[in-house]
This record gives sequence, structure tokens and C-alpha cells, in this order.
Amino acid sequence: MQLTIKPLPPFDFDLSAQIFSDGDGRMQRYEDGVYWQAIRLGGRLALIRGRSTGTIADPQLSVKIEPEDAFSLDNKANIETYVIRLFNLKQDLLAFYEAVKGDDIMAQITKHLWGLKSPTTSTVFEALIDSIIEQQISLKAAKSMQRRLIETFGDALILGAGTYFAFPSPERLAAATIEELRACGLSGRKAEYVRGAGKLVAEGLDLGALQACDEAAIVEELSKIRGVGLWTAEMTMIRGMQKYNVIPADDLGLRRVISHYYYGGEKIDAKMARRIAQAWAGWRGLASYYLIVAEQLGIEAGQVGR
DNA sequence: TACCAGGTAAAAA
DNA sequence: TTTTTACATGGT
Repeated sequence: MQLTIKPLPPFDFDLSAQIFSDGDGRMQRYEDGVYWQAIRLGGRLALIRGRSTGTIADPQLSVKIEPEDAFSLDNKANIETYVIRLFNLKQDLLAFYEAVKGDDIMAQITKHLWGLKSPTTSTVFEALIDSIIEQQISLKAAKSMQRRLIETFGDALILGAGTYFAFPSPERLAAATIEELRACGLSGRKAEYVRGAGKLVAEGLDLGALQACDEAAIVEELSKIRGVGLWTAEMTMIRGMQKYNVIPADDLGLRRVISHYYYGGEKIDAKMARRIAQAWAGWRGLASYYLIVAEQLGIEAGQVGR
């Protein structure tokens, strides 16, 4: 059974999905034009496979579900909503491009990355846990811990010769012992944060509902969770709550990439990062995502220096 | 070997 | 009240 979705143009599926093409892909992966991910569907697991059947100007996605019997008309709308969220298919890129056209560097980058939409995690909880794990340590170190967390606590879906994982449920992480979490490489402190967050959500804290609130209210709510400061709240909003205007200006990696394109690579502080980001008002988060992807792809734009 | 990397809460001053 | 410290793994 197959589902067809029409994203809001422009949308470059290959460019947008390439972020999932590295790593070992236990949970999601993009390869040879096909994206797959294990998802929870009405209490059970299923695998979705998506590929582009349109163009950048007239985009269309085709999504298949396995096993076949996981697909019902009841599920159809859920799957569509899910995929739209995952790839941010309703994100209005033309409005973004219009808003930043006065910034020469960003205008050049948007031309190079025309049709790039920023992805969203399948749940806010996933973004929160990933962000907690990434505190302070390098992304590579964090990635290896996230992989172990998924393999240890994630729900496995076995289809033919393949084993696929869905991100661990709040209930499972709430039930984990500190020792089990430390075995994934987490510090004792982070193990407590992760288990505590799992417990809160398992006991009824609705992170998904927070997405409808404004940014300041979300920061306030998320900061009540032990282990969550401003940086983690902002990272969670960007990756899991479709808040395209947020930038974690304190973030080292973001400051580095902003400086790469706007300040000759010199180290800049959070204040300077915020000042440069003013040119992207309304779309600061998406603009910084464009910078990160541009740097990854080795795209260069004219430097304006200080 | 030592130090840094997409921070945070708790202890110490 | 403000400052300092412990923490985990992977890269250099």
C-alpha cells in the first residue's frame, strides 16, 4: 500500500534527507534515494519508506508501509501527519528566502540550498533526550552514546533480514537503572536526567502539547525539568518543536559556523552571534540550519568580514 | 598525556 | 550571591 504526499514547494528531498545518509542507521537512514524509519503506529511498530516522485518545484513523496497489514485507512492520516512533521513538508521556504534576501551571504547560501527543509524528530521527547546527551561533549561522542541508548532501550522491529529500532519510549527510559544508562556511556548525572525526564513524560507530562506555546513559555516549562537549561531547551525546540526562529547563541558549534561565514573564522561570543543573527529575524533557527548544512557541503559564500 | 568538545546542577567561596 | 567543580567519550 502506498501513500502520496504533496509538500509545499520548493522542496528538494535528496538535499533535505542527506543529513540522514551518514552513520550506521539503526533508527533511520537515507540511501540511494530512499528514506526509511521505524515508527510507532497504534501501539505497534511499522517501517515507512519514502522516496521522491516529483521535482523541486513540484514536489511529491511516495511512502510505503511495512508490514502491509500495518496500513489501514485509520492509519493513513496518522502516517501522513507523521511524515509531514518529520520532513517539515509545510515549512514555507519562500517566506524564509524573502525574509533573508537583504543579507548577501545568506541569500547566496539559500540559492545553493534551494528547497532544503529542516527535519523534526518523531517526538519532542526524542529531541529532549538527544539534546541532554549532547550537553558539553562532542557530537561524535554523543552519537555513539545515542546509538547505544537506542540499541539497549529502543523497540526493535524485525522485518525479514533487517532489524530496525524506534527511539526508546519514555516508559522504558523511566524504568532503566542508572547502571544500564551508564553502560551506554552517559555520566551518572546525565543518566539521572534521562531517567527523570522519562519518568515525567511517562507520568503524563505532555511535551507535544508544549509545541503550541510561544518560545519563552516553552523555555520556562522545559527548564523545570532537571538537567535542562537554556541551551537544552533551545536545542529541543529547534530539533523537535519546529521553532524556526530560535538559535542557541551560546552553542559553540553554531558560533563557529556563523563566524566561518560572517567573521572570517575568528572566535565570536554569544552576543556577536546574536547580533549577526538579527538579519534573519523571524527565521534565525532555519538560517543557522542552512549555515550548518552549507558548511557540511563545503559551500562558500563571499565573506563580509567585520 | 592532556585537553577540549553543541552544559548543568550542586558544592564551595 | 557569585564562582568553581565533576562529569563521560572520542578526537587531536
